[in-house]
Amino acid sequence: MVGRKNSSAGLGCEPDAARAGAYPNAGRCNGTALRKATRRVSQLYDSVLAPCGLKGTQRSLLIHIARAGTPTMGELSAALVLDRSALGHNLKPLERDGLVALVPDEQDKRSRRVVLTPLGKAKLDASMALWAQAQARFEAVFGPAEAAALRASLERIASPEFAEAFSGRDTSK
Amino acid sequence: MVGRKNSSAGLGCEPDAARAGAYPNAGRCNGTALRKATRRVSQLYDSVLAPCGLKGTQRSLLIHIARAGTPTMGELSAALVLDRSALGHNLKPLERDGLVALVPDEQDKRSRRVVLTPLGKAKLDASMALWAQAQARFEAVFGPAEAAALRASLERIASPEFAEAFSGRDTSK
DNA sequence: GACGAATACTCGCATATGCCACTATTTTCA
DNA sequence: TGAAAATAGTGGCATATGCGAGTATTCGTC
Repeated sequence: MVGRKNSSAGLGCEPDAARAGAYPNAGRCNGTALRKATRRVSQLYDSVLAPCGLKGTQRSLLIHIARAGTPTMGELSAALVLDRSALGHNLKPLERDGLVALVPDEQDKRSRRVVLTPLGKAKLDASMALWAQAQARFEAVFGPAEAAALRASLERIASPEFAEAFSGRDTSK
Repeated sequence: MVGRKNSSAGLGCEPDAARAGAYPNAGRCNGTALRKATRRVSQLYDSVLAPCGLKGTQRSLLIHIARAGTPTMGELSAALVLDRSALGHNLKPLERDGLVALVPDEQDKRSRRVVLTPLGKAKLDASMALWAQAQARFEAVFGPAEAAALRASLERIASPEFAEAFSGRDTSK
């Protein structure tokens, strides 16, 4: 806790050591550690990306679409580890701004496919140098080998295999 | 991309290899890797925590408050790497539900301090076993040594020092 | 061929997050 | 001592995310 000034001053009833001792594992939460680091990196990358008008999250969507061709929403949500209705929500401003279009799948009337528009592609191309700058700064501070190792860990955690193992499901289906 | 069926079929104009080749670094984005892993872990932990009625993000807030005594909102936002107005928003449902209270700082009329209520403490205590279960599952799948190493990396990335180094600011102030 | 199960999405509701303008207060400086 | 700068928070607006109910469609089984 930065700049401790507080807190035994008539409010918290217990001394600091007793409170800290009551929650010994508080600093060990993997979910909390991931969220904090993600907020930090999102804030830093977004400040570098700001001139191109895309947030990191939006750029990530566009890149996945660009690489996949015309993925279905289901494919895209699985690839991004996003709830499908969350993906639907996240695509709306991009569709409104003309960066993507949603078209019905030819074979399956339930499905929609996501298409990057020429404007979306131009916007994505315009973001490349800024993204590369953010990425270079990260790797300069953190180390390129360490950054690659981190991404390997994160990819493993994000994988469907990890989710199945965590939930104790039989993975041999 | 799971289950590739798509996408050269009259929609995407370019062959797969050309598109993938156009964005060679797409899979290397540190921000994207962090967000994907964080979504996965949040989803998994939240499903374990669901019975206690707290989400992982709310539990994280309560734990920080519990450990700190009665931190100011500024202290809490810095500790959690959260924008201060975001923290304000995130505290509202917790205040509404009676888990925390906000009280004016005695010395600084601008500041408010966050207090865990007895109900909040009870809720937090009730979440302990579920959290420990989620945490044990993560470490069983990922490995305890690997999990500790990951948290160390994430803590470094979340640190103010990392942010200063990334932004190229002089850290010797 | 019909029906039930499964799938793909949308919508509504809610939380999570961040930026900016604003107000109130404190701190710093001349 | 007063004014300007800095700080602490709020409110509004927006994006980011997830759950559950609902509709439409497809698939599998009998």
